[in-house]
Amino acid sequence: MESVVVDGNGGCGGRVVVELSHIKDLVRQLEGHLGGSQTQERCRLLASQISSLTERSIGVITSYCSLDGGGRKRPAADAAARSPLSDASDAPTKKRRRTEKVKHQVRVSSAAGGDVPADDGHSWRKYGQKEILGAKNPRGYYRCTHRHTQGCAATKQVQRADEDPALFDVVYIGAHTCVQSGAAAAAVAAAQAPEQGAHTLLQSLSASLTVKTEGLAAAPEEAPQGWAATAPCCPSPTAPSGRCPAPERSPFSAPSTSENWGASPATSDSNQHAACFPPFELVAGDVQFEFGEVVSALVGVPGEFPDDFDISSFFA
DNA sequence: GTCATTTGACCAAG
DNA sequence: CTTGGTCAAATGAC
Repeated sequence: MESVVVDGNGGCGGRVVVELSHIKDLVRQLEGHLGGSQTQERCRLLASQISSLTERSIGVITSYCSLDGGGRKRPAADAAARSPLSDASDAPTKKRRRTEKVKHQVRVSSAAGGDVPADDGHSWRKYGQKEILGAKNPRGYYRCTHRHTQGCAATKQVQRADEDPALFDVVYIGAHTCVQSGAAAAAVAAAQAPEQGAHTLLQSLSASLTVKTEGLAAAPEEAPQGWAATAPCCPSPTAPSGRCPAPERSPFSAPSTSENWGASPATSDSNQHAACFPPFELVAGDVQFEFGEVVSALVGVPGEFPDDFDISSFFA
């Protein structure tokens, strides 16, 4: 898989990074043990996507941490953030520009060392590219593929980092309102043919996250504006458009229902598995949401969560 | 033929 | 006028 940037910032999500790396290793092991049957092929695909998502998580965390407290040194990103957002009214115009929308920015590694960022679970269609003043690399403009079919207004801007060609600055603008998620869909498909190996993986995965990410609630009081700290994106079928609250919690704060996360040991009870989501919150993007979906679907209870679990707030 | 990408032009904001 | 963001025709890939 592609490179992952991991800094040595142990005080800011470093442990999360370690654990996510562990998860990634587990997924690789799972992939290695899988055979070639059709059912297994599904799990193979799922494992691959989990791995991808995990890597993204690592990238997001390290991106956030590297920026926290250290000031922002992102010319292109600043330029994007600098752009004033106006036109808050919904008056329809032929060309709506600079619409007031939620924006959040992450830095991700390239996909397989290629020229595009790692897959984020959504399908995007490129609609423009622009040379940006002061930036070495052009910025690509993408919108959700389901813009026309489902009216999804989510867009993103992708720009290769000046200082490291292997990294991309991705600015997500607006939340997905479309009912689609590649990773989630694959997870649901896998859930329809669950496999013991997947269960085993999940158990390990859940335990790892649950236990070792505790104590990360200590987070910067104030995240850099324009970066992911407060930017919600809810690309979830279970989180309808416009329903994403604007949380003021820190990026790694535990959800209010954190007590529901940790106590579930490995058992065959799928509901208990579903309650094993990691007790940390990463607000930078939709990474964790998708990860949660994958985990939920894997254990055979797609879309089912504890009664007191508000998924939209969790991933907001 | 369909769909995604490329690319120059256009528009709004500063 | 400059710049960033979007549109839409042209082009390419499948």
